[in-house]
Amino acid sequence: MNRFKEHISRQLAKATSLPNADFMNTLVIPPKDDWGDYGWPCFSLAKTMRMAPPKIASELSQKITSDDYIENVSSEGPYINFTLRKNVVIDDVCRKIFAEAENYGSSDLGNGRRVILEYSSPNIAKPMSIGHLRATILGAALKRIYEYLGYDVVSINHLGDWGTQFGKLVLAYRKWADPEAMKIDPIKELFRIYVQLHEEAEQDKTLEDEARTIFRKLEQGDPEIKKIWNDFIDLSWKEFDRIYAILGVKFDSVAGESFYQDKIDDIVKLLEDKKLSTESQGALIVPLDDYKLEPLLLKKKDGSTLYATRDLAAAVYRHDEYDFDKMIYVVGVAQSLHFKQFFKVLELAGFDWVKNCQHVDFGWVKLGSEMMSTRKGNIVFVQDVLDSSIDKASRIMAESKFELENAEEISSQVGIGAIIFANLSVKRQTDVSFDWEKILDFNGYSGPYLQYAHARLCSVLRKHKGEPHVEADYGLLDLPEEYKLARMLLDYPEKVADAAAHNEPYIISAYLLELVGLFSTYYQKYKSARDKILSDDDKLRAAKVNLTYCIKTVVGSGLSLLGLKAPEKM
RNA sequence: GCCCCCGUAGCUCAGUAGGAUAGAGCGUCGGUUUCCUAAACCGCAGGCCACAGGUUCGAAUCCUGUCGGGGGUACCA
Repeated sequence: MNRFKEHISRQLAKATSLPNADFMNTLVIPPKDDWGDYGWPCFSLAKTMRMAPPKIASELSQKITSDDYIENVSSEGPYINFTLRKNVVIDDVCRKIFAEAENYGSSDLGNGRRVILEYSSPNIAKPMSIGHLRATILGAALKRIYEYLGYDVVSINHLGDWGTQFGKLVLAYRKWADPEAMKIDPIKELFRIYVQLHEEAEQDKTLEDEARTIFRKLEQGDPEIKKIWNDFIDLSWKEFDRIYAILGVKFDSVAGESFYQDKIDDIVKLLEDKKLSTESQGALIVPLDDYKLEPLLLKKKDGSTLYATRDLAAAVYRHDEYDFDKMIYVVGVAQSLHFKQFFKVLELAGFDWVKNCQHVDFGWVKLGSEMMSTRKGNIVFVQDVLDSSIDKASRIMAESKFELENAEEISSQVGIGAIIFANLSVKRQTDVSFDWEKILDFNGYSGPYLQYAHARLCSVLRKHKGEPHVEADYGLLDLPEEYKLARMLLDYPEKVADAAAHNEPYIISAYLLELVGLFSTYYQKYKSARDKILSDDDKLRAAKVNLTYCIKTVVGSGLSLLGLKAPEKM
């Protein structure tokens, strides 16, 4: 992937006479820049060579000579360090980026293999929570990353549109819904009565039974209940459509839980035939004691289904329908046990493709130190978050010295960018506290920081006038930051692949922050007529402009993978 | 009770298929705009990587235990 690393690995293989050893993945980055670009620790050879690591490093460094790529080989204690020819690296990476432009970093790694990505999956008749927002942003980023790597991605929104919660909602709706409030803001009114139901159910346990009865009737097709349910779905879509449009998220399929209703019997029967299910306390379960797991519940004692049943039916259906190579569920960490149980049952049922299914979990979004809970009513509304952020961006923009004709569009891009980036800048398993001040802080390492740097890159290129052309004397670029920037650009394809391998878009986020931070330093450090990017030396200027163009290209590519717009002015 | 995750700077987080001196941002303090966008940049300060053992050439990273926090654990999703 990185021809310089490949080259060094080959040299090491030759020098050690170990053609099959994996040097590629054991190369490290020396802690000091002037020690070299890559280093290799020699400890692993100490036993077989019966020699002290520093001695090995020293001998190997003399065996490997400089060549077209390698400028110098040295040893530093037990490490053998390689310094690359700087002009070759810069020349190489710039030409590659010019050739591939906005496709730099993409590949055919996936080779058309099909990946199913399930994400977002909000609940009908409830306001979309920040947790669902995180799932949506994360899933959408993964979809773009996998596609960039040549996978055939099918994104599925597994809508929470079925289950006992609808019994509760219909019950609460009949009891307390205010028709006026339902006209003004139906989702908030439904949310209000849903919370009320949970509060009253604490005192009055019969409410839960009533709710279960209503859901059972819904499952049996009661027309009146079904109509209310359908109305709820329509109301919800008005909100979802708006949010998805703002975020630029689309799905290939929106088969919700209810979609699998007529496919449940088959899977239940299959599990019965395979003698996997059994009756217990009136419910139908699959015992998993042998695997140290809690049993998976297929049916409640009243015969109605549970989400695990629907997940089983969904998985089988999707395999038949899409013949996937891999299926990824982007769902919160709270459901880890559920996925373990449900994957285990698929395995026991003989579906060996379950080994290609993966729960890609993510941490909680907490409100202060509290868990957000729709039932308890302590949640933050996605719409409010997006609106506040856009508003903040437009206030900052109003103070800008730039007069932008499309200021509204840009503040929207920046405000939304801040929210998206806040969700993608930490490892997905990390819990995050929702903090208004932080999420609306556009200073420091944030989405707007990246977008701002991109705008500045564009601004320089605009002032240069004339299109950058690949031919330039890159050897003229002799500032240390210029070489470091080129080195970082070289790493981009590897970072994209890593992000997919770990299902961690933050790998790209962290990379972009580092790249852009380095550029900002470079940009502000060199201001003299000769050293600045738009240098008064034409030849030097051509090379600097080209490097700038390459950085802009990579930043633009990374931002679009994450789902942020990259405005050219802001 | 059992299972899973987490504990790194005042705060929020990186660094964990073991590698050379543990890094950012925010916050504090102090600098930088007749100069390619100051939503920026530079500098100062800030650490017993929860604690105790172990594994080995080497541990923030792997193992065991303790303490602390969170989540899950049969008719919610």
